[in-house]
Amino acid sequence: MKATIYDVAREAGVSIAAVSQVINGKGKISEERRAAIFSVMEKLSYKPSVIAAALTGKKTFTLGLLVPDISNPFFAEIARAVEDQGNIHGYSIVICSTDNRDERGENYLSLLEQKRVDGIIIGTGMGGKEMLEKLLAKSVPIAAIAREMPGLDVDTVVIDDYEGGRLAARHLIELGHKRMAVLSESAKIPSSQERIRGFRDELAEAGLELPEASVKASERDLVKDGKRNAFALLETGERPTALFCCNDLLAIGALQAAKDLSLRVPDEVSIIGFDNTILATVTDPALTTIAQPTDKLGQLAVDLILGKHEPAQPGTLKRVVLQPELIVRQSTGRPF
Amino acid sequence: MKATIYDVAREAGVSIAAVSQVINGKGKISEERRAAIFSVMEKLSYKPSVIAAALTGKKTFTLGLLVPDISNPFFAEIARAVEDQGNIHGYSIVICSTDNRDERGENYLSLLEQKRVDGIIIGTGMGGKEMLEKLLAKSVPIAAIAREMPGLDVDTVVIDDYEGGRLAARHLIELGHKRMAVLSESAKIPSSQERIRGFRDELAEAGLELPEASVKASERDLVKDGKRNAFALLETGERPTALFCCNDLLAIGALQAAKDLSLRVPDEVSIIGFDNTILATVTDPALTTIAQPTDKLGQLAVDLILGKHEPAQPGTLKRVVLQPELIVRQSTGRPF
DNA sequence: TTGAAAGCGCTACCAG
DNA sequence: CTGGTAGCGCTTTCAA
Repeated sequence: MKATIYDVAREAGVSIAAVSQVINGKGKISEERRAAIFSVMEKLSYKPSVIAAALTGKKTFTLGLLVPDISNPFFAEIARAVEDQGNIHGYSIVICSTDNRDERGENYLSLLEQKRVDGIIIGTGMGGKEMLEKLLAKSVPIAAIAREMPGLDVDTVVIDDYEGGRLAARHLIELGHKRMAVLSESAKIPSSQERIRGFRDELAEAGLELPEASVKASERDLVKDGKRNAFALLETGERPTALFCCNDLLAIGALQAAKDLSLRVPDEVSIIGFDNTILATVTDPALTTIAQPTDKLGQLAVDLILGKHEPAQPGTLKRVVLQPELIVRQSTGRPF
Repeated sequence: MKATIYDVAREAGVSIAAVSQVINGKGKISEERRAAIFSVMEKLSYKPSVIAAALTGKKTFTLGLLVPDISNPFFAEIARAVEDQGNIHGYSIVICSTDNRDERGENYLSLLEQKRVDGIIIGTGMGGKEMLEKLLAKSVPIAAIAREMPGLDVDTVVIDDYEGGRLAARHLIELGHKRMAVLSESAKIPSSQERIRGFRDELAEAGLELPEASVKASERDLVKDGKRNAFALLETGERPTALFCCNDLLAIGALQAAKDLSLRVPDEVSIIGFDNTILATVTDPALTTIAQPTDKLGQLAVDLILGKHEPAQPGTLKRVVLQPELIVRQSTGRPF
């Protein structure tokens, strides 16, 4: 049904070796032969099998991408960036949503290994590192994106979360806020911790404090949990005048809580998010947020995996830290 | 570096055929041998190569998914559903964002063919059908999801767009609206046309009319174009009291336009979207919208491709139409 | 039950 | 330049 290299060879009256040469543009083939073979390939609409080529030691031209959930806009955007950059180099992307569950992650890793992907980009927490270490040992290229993989020797491209936290704090301080609180993701996530640390440090420099009780973590359904936590924070007598949310989903929850409490945003409470997903542009008021350059993140991750990054010094530049950016919209303002 | 079937065979003192039997649970192998082989596989942490297996005629356990843009929340949700259902059957999903560009679609199709995917799910418009027909001829299973592929003999799972349009109209009519307008996607998209047709028919039954001039199509950046078009519609003297938007992105544009014009939603203008993406829950006011059951769509598409659908009558039930559902939130209300 | 052997489609080495 | 050939890792007869 499908044409193989043999069909082409037969039809062109040459050996399969010749055809292979033509396909890969290697070896020496006379121009006429090459042209003849080309036209036969065309005629048979022959497409070399990536599978067969891969078996002989060549690449599979497939990359795996692990994220918590592809339906989360932030990761969808990352995926798009990874896809585009991969595509440039002829790679396809296999998506793997882990829901942050270790077993799902392990499963996918194992599957990807069996499929001999040329590299794996990880943007999700991985509980058990053994599997990863095994893969590394088998020299499957692995890169972390938008997530640190502490204790693992993998290429990494992240943003400066600490600085992101500081940016948020600085913006709020400049607006004149004194009493602030934080909505964070699961405390286990390193990037959340860093963001909070940055936020807190910046506050400290301004002589402000961020009590532990003012930091609330959400685990599962970020919008809903965020809303609940924001509610708790905003109900207190000495309510904060500004909320720093470790991602846009949480900020949306906060927005909803404020609304339920009939608190005007930003007049009565300022809210700042993180990630700058499409969601931030869609809320009302639109969210002030800290932007992650998703395109760049995706690009670099792919380049690192593909070893295209060509470090300035031929050392092992394995870590890229991008700078976050403050995007001011309408959800932040001067305190009441 | 990586264990092969030969390693296992040698280590276990059996032939590779025996190992293969064990892997596939076929043939007759004595219990002890089987157990022995299993333990060796374990010890060597041996994983059969999907690539090699595929070459011998077995499946690749990979499915391609074509969508306009994975970073569009609606398609991200579809992707997640497809991924989950595929996963259940051991399949991985390769994402392909076409941006609705025919050449990109063709490219991906060609790539997927070379990779011998076991099926392709298409959720995007495809200009040139030749490539698809070729694939079909080569008996690559293809299914359309959330999109009709007119003139092509492919399995299809869609929602009843016409009914979706009627639902929207009925809701608005029941609220008492008389003068309505529509924001649609590119007129070339069949599902948009159907939605409008349904909307218009329902209006007609209520003795209401929808003039052509009240239907505005947006092509590229849906939020922005939608905003612009909504602006134009709402500025007119006899402005409509309700806007039916063919997807949530457009509805968001409409919301923004209303805001810019200082029109209160839903008091002064009602807005209804389509798709029920996460975006609809996040706007303020939250969007009344027509829900597509993305989970079911994804599930069914995968099942169709995998031939797991087992039709009631062993005929060729190749077309599944799901029902849309009206989700009432806060963006619709009685006219002023 | 078990294993030898013939491919699957393609690459790469090597002799002509 | 060109083609024969030995694999790549696995499945599947077919004999033994």
